Amino acid sequence: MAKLRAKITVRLFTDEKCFGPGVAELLHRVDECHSLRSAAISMEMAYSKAWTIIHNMEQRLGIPVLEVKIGGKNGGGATVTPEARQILEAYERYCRRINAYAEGVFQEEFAFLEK
Amino acid sequence: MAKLRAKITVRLFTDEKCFGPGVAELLHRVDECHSLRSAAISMEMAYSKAWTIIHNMEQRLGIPVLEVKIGGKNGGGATVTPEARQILEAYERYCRRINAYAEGVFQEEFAFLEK
DNA sequence: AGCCGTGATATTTCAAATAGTATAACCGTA
DNA sequence: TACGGTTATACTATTTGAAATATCACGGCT
Repeated sequence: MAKLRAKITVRLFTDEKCFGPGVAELLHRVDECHSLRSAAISMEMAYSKAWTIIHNMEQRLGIPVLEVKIGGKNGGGATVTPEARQILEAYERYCRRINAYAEGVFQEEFAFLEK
Repeated sequence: MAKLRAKITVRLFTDEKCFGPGVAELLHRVDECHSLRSAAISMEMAYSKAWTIIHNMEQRLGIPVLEVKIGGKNGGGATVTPEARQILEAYERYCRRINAYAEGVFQEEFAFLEK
């Protein structure tokens, strides 16, 4: 049988989905670019979509995710708030630990495929 | 901040996705109904979609998933092959173990939210 | 022979997600 | 004052995926 592998997706919910791999990467890039627009472009995402994602997250979490400046030097920019960064980092640690654990379990549970 | 919880989705891949929560539930119900059509209906899924899912899984895994009888008593029916059942059960054990582990980790990593 | 409930497919219709476009406000800088 | 690059938001178009529909084959049952 064809070689099998597992992928694990972690999403955070309040009532509705508010955090997943997409947001995580987007926030990462905002950190690097200091701008939501360039972050979106760098991952080939429409700015309007990026903004909506962030907007939803803020609504659903009830915390500010981006600190924003409109106009001025470089036209403005955005940075990740400490509250949001804390969630982002917790999310990433959480994912890493789960994936690390899952790797071994996969070997155990799907060992029979090697026969 | 709003109460947060995590959902974990496990999918199996060869080259393409070939197994996830949807297939798992579908196979479960085939077990109960002894028919792909009634299984699909019981979970409010179109038969055509159910069939496509199974078909893809068979192509991508390279194993028969359903043993099928057309015509005859009750019009025919379908049962899950032993190979597919083995994967189904491994998948479910795998998911259970990951979710069990993840619960504790979630408490640890997101403890700061309780402050 | 005709009906019924099943599986096997292809085709068509519809809905939802995504992408793209447009416009306005903002404010350093030239 | 005009420009450039940003955020904010609404609106439209496109693409994707799911759902519904339409045939056909099969084989016990009546």
